[in-house]
Amino acid sequence: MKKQGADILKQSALSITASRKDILDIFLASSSALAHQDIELKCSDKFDRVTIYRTLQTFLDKGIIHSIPTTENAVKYALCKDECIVSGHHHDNHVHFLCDACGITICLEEVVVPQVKLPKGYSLKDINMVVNGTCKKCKA
Amino acid sequence: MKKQGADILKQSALSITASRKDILDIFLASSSALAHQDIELKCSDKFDRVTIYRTLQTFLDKGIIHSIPTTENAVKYALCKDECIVSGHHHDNHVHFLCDACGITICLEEVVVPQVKLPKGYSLKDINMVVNGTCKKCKA
DNA sequence: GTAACTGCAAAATATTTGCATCCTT
DNA sequence: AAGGATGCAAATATTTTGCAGTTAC
Repeated sequence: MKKQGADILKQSALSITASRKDILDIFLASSSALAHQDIELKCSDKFDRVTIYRTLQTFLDKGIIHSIPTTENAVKYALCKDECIVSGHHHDNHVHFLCDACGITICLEEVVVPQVKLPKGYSLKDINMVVNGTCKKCKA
Repeated sequence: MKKQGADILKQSALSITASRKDILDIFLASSSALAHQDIELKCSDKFDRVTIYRTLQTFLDKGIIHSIPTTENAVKYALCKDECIVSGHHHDNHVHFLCDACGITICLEEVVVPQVKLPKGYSLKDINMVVNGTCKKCKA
């Protein structure tokens, strides 16, 4: 059986409410990362804008979703994989892809972020890699 | 002699105005990347907020600065190196570092972004790599 | 002198907060 | 029943746009 929003909420010990379920289901049904506004549109005014803000923040706090900073000043969100929520600390080690043509942002789960060596004195905690280019569909 | 804001403006064929000079000089004097708000504060109300928006946009268009998306929803800007402005297309190939402790964002010019192999069908144009951790100064 | 740049006002948009009410457990 | 979540209103912050006056060349 397919994973449902409700399952994720149980796992994270969050109370199960309509908005949380719906928003998670939207993420589960989407193959790409979503901006706040995308979610708002997909909810078709079912929930208050403020509720969406708070819900996304809750999901971030619980490690259910991660944020992907894009150059265009728009942060997008995507579901984390299960392994990602280990010990309350994120383990997103995949590359994100941002299509310049259609604007879609997707997680390339199969592409692992390469390690880098930092100059002396810097400690590394997390690496974020966003690749720009043209996606499969937009390729001429 | 040290490079001045005015020199950069000449190079980019932009007219030399007080706000552009001052903002460039702020970048030249700063060792870290700056958010819109940082610049506003450093200008100490000398220029209108709107002018700063427009000036930053102009610099982005001309390839004088590049934007660095950070996870905290705040885009920061930093000067590009000369080699970066080749043929109107950016060539930022260095890693950016974001300190979790003090929030500073800096360009690690000496750390080159490693290449990655994308899945079939994706074309690569640009890679953006932001590393989180603790910077030299904040290291306990 | 002319085109481009700036400041001001205002609109449009985005985000946060407080509080009363409703829902989940 | 109690604590948490939601919706609404409103405060705050951010970004964009239009226009008239000013400045750079």
